[in-house]
Amino acid sequence: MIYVSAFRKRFQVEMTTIPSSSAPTIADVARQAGVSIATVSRVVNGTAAVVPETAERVRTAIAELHYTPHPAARTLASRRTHTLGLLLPEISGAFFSPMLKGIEAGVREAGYDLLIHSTQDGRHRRLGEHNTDGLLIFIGSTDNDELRRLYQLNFPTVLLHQTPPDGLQIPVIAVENKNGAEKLVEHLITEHHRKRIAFLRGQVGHEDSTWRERGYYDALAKHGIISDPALVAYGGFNEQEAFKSVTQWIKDGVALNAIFAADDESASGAILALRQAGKRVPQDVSVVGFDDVSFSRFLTPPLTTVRAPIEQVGREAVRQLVRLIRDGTSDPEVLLPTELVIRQSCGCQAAALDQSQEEYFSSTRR
Amino acid sequence: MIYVSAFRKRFQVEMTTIPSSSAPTIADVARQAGVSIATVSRVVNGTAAVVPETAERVRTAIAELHYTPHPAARTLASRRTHTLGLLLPEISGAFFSPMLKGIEAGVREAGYDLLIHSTQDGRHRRLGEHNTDGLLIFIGSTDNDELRRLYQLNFPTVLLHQTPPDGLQIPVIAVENKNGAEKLVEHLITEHHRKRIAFLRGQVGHEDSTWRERGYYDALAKHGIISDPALVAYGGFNEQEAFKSVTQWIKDGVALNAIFAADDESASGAILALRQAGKRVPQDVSVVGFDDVSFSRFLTPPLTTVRAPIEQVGREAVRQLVRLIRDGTSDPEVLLPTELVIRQSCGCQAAALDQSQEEYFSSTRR
DNA sequence: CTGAAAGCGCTTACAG
DNA sequence: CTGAAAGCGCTTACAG
Repeated sequence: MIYVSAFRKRFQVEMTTIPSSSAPTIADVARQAGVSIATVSRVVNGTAAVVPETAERVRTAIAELHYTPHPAARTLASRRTHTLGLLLPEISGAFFSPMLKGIEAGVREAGYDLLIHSTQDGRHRRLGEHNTDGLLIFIGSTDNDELRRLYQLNFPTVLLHQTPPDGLQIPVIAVENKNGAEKLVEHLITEHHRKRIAFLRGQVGHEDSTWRERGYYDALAKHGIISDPALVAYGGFNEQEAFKSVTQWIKDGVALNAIFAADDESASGAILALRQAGKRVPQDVSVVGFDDVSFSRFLTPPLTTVRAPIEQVGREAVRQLVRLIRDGTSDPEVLLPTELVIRQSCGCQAAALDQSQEEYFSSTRR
Repeated sequence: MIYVSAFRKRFQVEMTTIPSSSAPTIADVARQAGVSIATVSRVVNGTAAVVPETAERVRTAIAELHYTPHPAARTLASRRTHTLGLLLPEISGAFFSPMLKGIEAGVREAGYDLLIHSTQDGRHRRLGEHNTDGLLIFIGSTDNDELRRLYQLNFPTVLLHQTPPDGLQIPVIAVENKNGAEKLVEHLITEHHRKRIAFLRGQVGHEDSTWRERGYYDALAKHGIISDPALVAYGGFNEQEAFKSVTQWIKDGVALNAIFAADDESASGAILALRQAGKRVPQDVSVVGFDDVSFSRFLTPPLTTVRAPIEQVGREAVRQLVRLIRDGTSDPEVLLPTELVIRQSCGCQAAALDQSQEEYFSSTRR
């Protein structure tokens, strides 16, 4: 039910849609400039040389009539939509928000329009070769059959954070997960002498989670710590699942003195669960995450994590997609670097002002 | 510069774009079903009755050929794009993220596609009558001239958080700002006995800020507190500006024991500035915000604020726009209700677990 | 360098 | 209930 302030809902207007006087077409411009429509098309698109004076007349006519080419007509005639499609499982949230920002900016710079469809139903067909020139696909929004179909069609596609199914050479943009995770866990081991380090997984099959888990095992192995299956549970890349799993560990009396959550959302859930159970973070248990999402520096204590350049992933994905559309080439895989962000949830000391805040405000205080 | 892990950038493939075997058209379907293309069009669109057996033959042909109508051809012939456009000044961030989510969901349910353009240049023309059936416009992304042009064209448009310029009857969806602000400031006065309450404005001309400011004055007046111009400064709806203004107040020795920030972002900046200056929140100074954005419950202390149903604003805007497109009617103004969210930054006591967290996790713990 | 004309894939009066 | 045909507004060989 939608509530409407009674006192403001003063009146209800009928706004009848009168068919607007139709916009000028290429024929109108041609007539006004005294040339053929082919010539108008050529000066609009720069597809062939036109005598300067003629071109000037055309431009004047265009300006006078406020002519804008009709996209659908253009698309139908040229088979190009000038539109890029983005398919993702979820549109809001601290993770997708910056990615969307990077994508939108990249698309705009490249002169395309952006069509967005958010779905978890892999079998949808809302975005594809019929209405876009290329697709950006985030894990979880499209199934392998559709990916295969697009590939066989030779339709320009770029994957985000997801390796293509076997045999399909679709470029992928991701982030240095394993490396970052390894450094983070090593920090826990060498700086804070933690040995009972738990891991909170993301969704099954989510590659970011898989690689982060490998980094976790590698760091343990490197320091001679035997990994304990009891210390690995599901965090689901979300607060509530992480909360549940950590609460369960505590209830089961599992001994642990650190938790590496596969992302910052689950790290937040872990902190909440620990606090709820009367454990101190980081004194009793260190907690670290991954991504360095916007709220991470606000957590109590501020979260030690690994910064993933999410916005850049978006921009780079667009760059590769546009390359694929324009000249059919691309890098098969681009991994963007991650970086350790030490704050206090691992056990490190706070500066007078949290380091990231320091950084954040430095520009305004100089 | 884009960094690429050297060891992973194994090879660079040339993916040549071979023109894909063209998709089946309405003519292919007609041939296969032994009917005219007009009949195919009728069964696809349900625009006229077709004998059941014939319709069945057409449907079979469509299924066999995997036929999908070409959107551009449809648009050109029917003058309808089946696409809604969204214009906003900023695409990421805690505020726009849920709004986008609501809009995307609403658009999908209504069977439209969504074209997004983020810009602060009011004079852009990327989205309009040429490529959409209607526009959702957020304050700051489009100037009054363009609004006027769309209105004169009778082009379906809905405004978000912004009253139309004089004389233009464009529907607007917003939130109960004044009411919410008034209750919030009253809470500071009656529960926490604050009288030196400062206000941190948003951008000039931003109506959310203007209404919140009126609520602030009304609450003061109602309790016989004389408003002091020295207690009103610019917060810019962002952390950094708020940080600067609050720091300046402290430097100037302005006496205050509470700050009402016009949104949660600026509230966060205010808290940081106070802590930086050695003031305790809420013991020395209460801080409250507006919106109840995702990070607000994570602030230290958890932020007392007013919840604005941002996602619902998005859904409702789509609902009105679709109504406008379909039958030319709309409500001139829809105000969604806001609600006080008491946490600890005002001075109220914390429960064992913060109230909103309690709420948040209750479903998983029962 | 320029124009006449075909064609892109649909929808929609119009006639029957 | 169904089909033939015009038309939506462009692009792009083709000819000159």
